[in-house]
Amino acid sequence: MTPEQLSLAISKALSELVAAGRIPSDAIPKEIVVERPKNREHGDWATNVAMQIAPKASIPPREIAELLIPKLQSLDGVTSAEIAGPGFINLFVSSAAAGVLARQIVESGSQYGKSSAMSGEKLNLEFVSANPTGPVHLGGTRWAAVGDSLARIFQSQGATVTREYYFNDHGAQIDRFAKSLVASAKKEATPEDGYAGSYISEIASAILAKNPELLRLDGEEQQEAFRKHGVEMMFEQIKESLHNFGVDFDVYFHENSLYESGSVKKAVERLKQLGHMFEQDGALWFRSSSLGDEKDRVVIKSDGEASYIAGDIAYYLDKRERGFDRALYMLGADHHGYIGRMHAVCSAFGDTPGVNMEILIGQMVSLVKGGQPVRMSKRAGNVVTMEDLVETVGVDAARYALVRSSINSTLDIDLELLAKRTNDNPVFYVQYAHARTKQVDRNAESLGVARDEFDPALLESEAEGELLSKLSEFPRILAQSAEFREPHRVARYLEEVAGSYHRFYDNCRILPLPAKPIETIHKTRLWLNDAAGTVLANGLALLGVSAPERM
RNA sequence: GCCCCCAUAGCUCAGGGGAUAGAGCGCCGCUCUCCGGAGGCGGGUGCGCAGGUUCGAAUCCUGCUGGGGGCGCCA
Repeated sequence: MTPEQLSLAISKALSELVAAGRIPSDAIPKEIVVERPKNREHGDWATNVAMQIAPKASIPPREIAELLIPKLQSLDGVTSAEIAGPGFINLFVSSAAAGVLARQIVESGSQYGKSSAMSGEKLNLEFVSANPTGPVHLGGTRWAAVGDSLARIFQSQGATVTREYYFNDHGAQIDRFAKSLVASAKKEATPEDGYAGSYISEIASAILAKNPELLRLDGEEQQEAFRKHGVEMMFEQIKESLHNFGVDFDVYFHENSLYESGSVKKAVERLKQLGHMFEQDGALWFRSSSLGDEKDRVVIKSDGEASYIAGDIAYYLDKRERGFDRALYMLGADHHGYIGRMHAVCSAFGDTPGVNMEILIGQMVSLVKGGQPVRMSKRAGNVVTMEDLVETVGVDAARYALVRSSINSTLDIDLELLAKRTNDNPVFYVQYAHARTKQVDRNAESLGVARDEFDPALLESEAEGELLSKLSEFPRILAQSAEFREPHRVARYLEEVAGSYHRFYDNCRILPLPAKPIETIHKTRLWLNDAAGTVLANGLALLGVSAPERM
C-alpha cells in the first residue's frame, strides 16, 4: 500500500459518494493528499480530505469522514481507518500490504521513482552561461550543479531536455578581455577596467608560445587576434572544468553566431513588423513598457552597435524556432532585473511568459573565510573557481553542498572549513548508507542468503515500516522536485532515507548470526536492504553524485 | 525611491495550509560477545515584530525592522 494507491482508493470512494448524492461533486479537491503522520499513533497514513471537502459541501468534516471510513476499511491491506481530531482520517495498513513495495522497488531498479508526467515536453534549460573572460567561479558552479541536477530530474519525469550554455563572446567585455591579454603579452600594466587574474598571463603566454608572430602586430589587428585565441582557449578550459564537474552541455551557443548568421538583424526586423519598435535620439528602441517591463529598452544604440538585449531577443527566437515548448533560464540574483524585459520579449513574439519562457533566479554564493565575508572580483583576480572548489572538496561533496539548499537562499562557502572538515558534509552520511547496503549484499552472498523467498508480512517492526514508508515517497518527491524546480528536495529526502535505513540496520538484523539457520525473515529483509540501496542510488544519480559500493 | 531574495536550534539549513516544527554539524552521556561505530539511542519551549485570512499559519496577505542583491544607449 503506497500513498498513491491509497489516494486513488479514496478518490474512488469519493466518486461513489458523489454518485450517491451524498457530496456535491464540486467539493472534491483535485489532489487527494495522503501523508505519513509525524506521530505513529496517527496511523501509517493520514488524509485531510474530509476537512477540505467540509466547507464546500457545508457538511461537518467528521461527518464526511464517517461516510468514507467504511469504504476505506473494506480495502485490501487496510486494517483500520479512524477519525481523529478535527476530521483527519488515519489509516492503518497491514505489514504485508506495506512490505510488498520492497520487492517492487528492487524489481524496478533504476526505473523506480521515474514517471511520464512530463513526457512529450521539450525543454531548453540554459544555465551557467558564464562569460568567457575567465574561469567559472563559485556562482556559476552553483548553477552548474543545480541546473544539471534539475535537467536529470526533468528527464526522470519523461521530459526531453537540452542543456544549453550561452557563450557571451561578443561585445565590450570581450574587448576588455582581449586588451588585458595584449597588455599581459607586452608585459604592460593591466588596463583600467581590464581583467587581472593570474589566468590572464597564463593564457597570454600560451597564445604567444603558439603564435609568437602576434607580438609584431599592433592595434586592432593584434587585439582581434588575441581575442580570437583567448576566447577559444577560455572556452575549452570552461568546457573541461564543467566536464570534470560532471556537467556536459548539449549545446554551447555562441552569442557571436547570432550576429554572424544575421539572426539578430532578422529578429529585430520581426519585432519592427510586429510594431514593437520605435526610433528616438538616433537609437532603435523596443517598446517593452507596453508589455509589462518597467521601461523601454535600447536595442540598436545610436552608434549603430547592437546592445546586449539584441542578442537575447535573437537567442529566444532561435530557441523557439528550434522547437522548444519551454525555454528555462537560470540566472543569478544580480540579473533579476532582466525578468521584465525578457518576459516582454516573450510576449512580443506572441508567446506566454511563465509558460514558453520561465526564468529561475538563484541567489548568490559568497565566500567566507574564518567567518568573515570575502569580496570576490573577477577583475581583481581573487575569485574562487569551480576547479578550486573541486580540488578542495572533490566533485561529490562540492555538487552535494551546492545542490542541497534552496536556490532562494544565499549560500556561504568556507573553503578552509570544507577542506579540513569534510565530514561536515552530509553527502558522506548518504553515501555511507548506500555503501552499507552494498556491504550487506556482499555478506549475504558469502553467507549464501538468496532472494528466493519474500514474505512481506514479516516486515512488521517499526523501523521496517518507517523505512518502507520513506521509500514509498520517492516518486512523489521527484514529481514535486520537478514541479517546483527544486533539486534540493531530492538531497533532503535522501538524508531522511539514509537515516531510516541506518535505524533499520541497527534494529533489524538482516543476515543470520554465525552458525544460525537462514530464515525467510533474513531473505525478506535483504529485499528491503536492496530497496533502500536502489532508492539511494537512484536519488544520488539525479544529483550527479556517485553512489560508492565501498567507502 | 522602486524591484527581487532572505530572517526557523549555538552554526549551516529543511519544512509550498494540518495533529507534539525537523536534519546535519558542534557539545555531554550511553551503545548489547552479532551484518562496517563514517552508524544508533538519549539530552532543546527555536519560527524577527505587528496585524489579517482560515476550523487550522513557520507556510498565504499587508505593514514594519534587519540583512543580501538589482535598478545603464555596460555585458
